[in-house]
Amino acid sequence: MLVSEIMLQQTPVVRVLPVWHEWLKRWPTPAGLAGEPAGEAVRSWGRLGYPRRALRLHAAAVAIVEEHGGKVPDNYAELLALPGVGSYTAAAVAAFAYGRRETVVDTNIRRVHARLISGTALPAPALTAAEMRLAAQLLPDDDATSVRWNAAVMELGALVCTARAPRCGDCPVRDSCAWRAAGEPPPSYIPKGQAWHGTDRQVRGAVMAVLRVAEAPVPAEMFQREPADLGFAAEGIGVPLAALHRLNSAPEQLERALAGLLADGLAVVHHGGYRLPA
DNA sequence: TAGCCGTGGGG
DNA sequence: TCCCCAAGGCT
Repeated sequence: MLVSEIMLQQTPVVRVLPVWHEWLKRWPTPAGLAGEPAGEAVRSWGRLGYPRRALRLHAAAVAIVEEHGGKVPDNYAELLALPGVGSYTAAAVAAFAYGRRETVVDTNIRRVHARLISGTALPAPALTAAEMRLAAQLLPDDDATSVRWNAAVMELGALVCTARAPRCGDCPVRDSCAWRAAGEPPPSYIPKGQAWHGTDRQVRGAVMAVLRVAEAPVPAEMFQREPADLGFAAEGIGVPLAALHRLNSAPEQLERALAGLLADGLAVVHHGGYRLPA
């Protein structure tokens, strides 16, 4: 449950499933993961995105072994203290893995509440205290029902009350929807999209793709050069290296991306080259 | 707290 | 094709 929830942060379930199966097969217990280098977690993360999550999940496994006897904690406060576990993930694991009554609030639940109760097309740009109060107020009193409630509202948001094109015709509660009753008013603000092309994030992603497949430390100059000129030196990493080169990013941007990866612990320098952390 | 952090499928 | 955005967390 903990592994899946962290993988599911900002990532569609269809992309998570195969990786999640691999992880549980390879590391069926926290101790198994904690016993391997963090870089193995990052490598096995594949292309799920936000690879810092892999690093934090590994760190969480270490903390679980060292501070919780190798068993994932069963309460919100101790879960929240784990690396990479925020309010949503702590509540979700306590509720769905341990049957506890927790106020689970994710993007789906926020959107359902915004429409059904508040009558707005979208929830606020950032999670508010009012939203948490509303969710807590709506939560059924007994443990078992509250768990079902959290799962049900989340599923309603994920499958029916979707962000882009809500399927109101299939909605079991459309007759009590405040947004629908109000004539489906448009959002009061335009969500600002995240820039991608030409950003450091794009370069970081391309660099990580190289490091994931590299079997030896990659010298900094290799990131700057045309892969075709590298010959045998680019053995095995030619494809992601070519993709990085295609970005045609400025040298200072590449420097910044590499420095950022080092600062985040996603890469380390070893024998004069970059590689995944040990 | 607003900005940052990956990736790829669907509208 | 382009763009939105998906079971967030951290600083």
